[in-house]
Amino acid sequence: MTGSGPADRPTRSVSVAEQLRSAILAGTFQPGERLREVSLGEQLHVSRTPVRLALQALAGDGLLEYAPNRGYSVRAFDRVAILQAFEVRAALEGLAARFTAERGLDDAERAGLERILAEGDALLQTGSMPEASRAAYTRINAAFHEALHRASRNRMIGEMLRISQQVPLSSYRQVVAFEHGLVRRRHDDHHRIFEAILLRDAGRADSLMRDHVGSIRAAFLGAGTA
Amino acid sequence: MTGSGPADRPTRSVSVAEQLRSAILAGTFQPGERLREVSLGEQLHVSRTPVRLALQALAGDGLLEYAPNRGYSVRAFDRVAILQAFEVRAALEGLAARFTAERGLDDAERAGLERILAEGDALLQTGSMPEASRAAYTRINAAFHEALHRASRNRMIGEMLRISQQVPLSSYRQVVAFEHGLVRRRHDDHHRIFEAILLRDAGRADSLMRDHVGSIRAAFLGAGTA
DNA sequence: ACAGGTCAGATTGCATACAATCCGAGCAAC
DNA sequence: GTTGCTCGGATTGTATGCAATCTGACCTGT
Repeated sequence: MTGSGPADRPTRSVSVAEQLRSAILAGTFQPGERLREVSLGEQLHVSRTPVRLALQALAGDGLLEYAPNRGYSVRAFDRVAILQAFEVRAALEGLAARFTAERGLDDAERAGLERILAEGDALLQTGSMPEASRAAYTRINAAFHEALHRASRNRMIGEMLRISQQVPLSSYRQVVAFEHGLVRRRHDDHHRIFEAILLRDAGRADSLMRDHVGSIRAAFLGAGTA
Repeated sequence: MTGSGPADRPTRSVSVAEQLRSAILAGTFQPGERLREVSLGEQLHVSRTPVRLALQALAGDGLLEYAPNRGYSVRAFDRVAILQAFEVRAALEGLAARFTAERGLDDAERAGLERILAEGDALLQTGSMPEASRAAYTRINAAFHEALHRASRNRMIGEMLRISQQVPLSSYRQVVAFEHGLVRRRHDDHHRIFEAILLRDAGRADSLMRDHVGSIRAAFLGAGTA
């Protein structure tokens, strides 16, 4: 939808925004750290103009704070804010699952989800979760959720879920995600959610999805106290 | 919260963004209409630079579409998108009411909400709804909902609700809102929601709020078919 | 020592010039 | 008539210079 023609090469502003977004989510900057336009521009070899636009975009996504004449600084996400983001995400993902179940999947959506689930099955077949497979499962997990967001055919939900994931807990999440049999448990959740959607059981799809996200939240909570 | 010191006079970019936002929500532009930077700059007596930042900000709020090298255009909200926005809003407002009920109100929050409800009572006491009172009730209504969003103490919900209301249905909504006894009905909803929160009945607060928003959606739906 | 004022460097805000890209009119070839 | 090309105005993307504002160090007077 968004990226279509071969000609729309990303502009410098967009490219800078993506690089900064990754850096922020990866924890490259201190929470509250001020981002100076000239310094960023020098590092990325562009002028202040695209940097400014990128900063504005990231502030719109809630990753940065802005104060007039004082510039942009990295937003500090405390434990409470992260837990709140999980709560919101659970509600919205549940809603997306509900809408998808109510409407039903077309052939392409169904095939896409089945393929993603099969990839996960294959990855988990060995019974172990080597370091190398973590990135692969992270990708599969994201693909499953994003496919569902699209299948809900509700653009606003998609936008809001995108924002709810702009929270720098990725490092935490990954630590949590791969312990014990949690990955298998989460993958089973995906299967059950998919089945509920196939059966057009909207209430169950919603409930399963909320519980799914809730269990990730719980894992985060447990890991944080350790 | 945001505006604190007397010195942070709004910058041109922010001011332009606010003016454009109002104009878009008021329906000044055609859906899909392209917004050209120079033309807007001339109308508002600023250069392209602040206009560009404003456009970027509005695109982040979902009011505009952006394509590289092709600029910004007013996003077209069809009937379906507006109904979807109501559905998402209902879920989020319900969640905000739930969290508020779970946590409970402090004295200031309680007093603020009571004052807002009393203002609504006074306005509705006459039994009629003259044209002049419409703006006043619109303000009171917004104040009630925003106070609840703040009271939920969940920043992400607040941000998302802000976005969910950046949908140009205001004209529709107002037409719908003031017919018959609908305003009184909605004000009664507010009282019930407030009571449920005072009683710390989270499930009821959630359910009432979702139904409240749902009834506004239904009114919009009915008005649109006429 | 301390309060307050002043000034200079640093940083953001804005305007403008130039480069890159888009897009449609007009034309040429078939 | 249609297809494809070229070209030029229009529009966006980027860089840069200057103005406005902030920030902190320093100084001065009490």
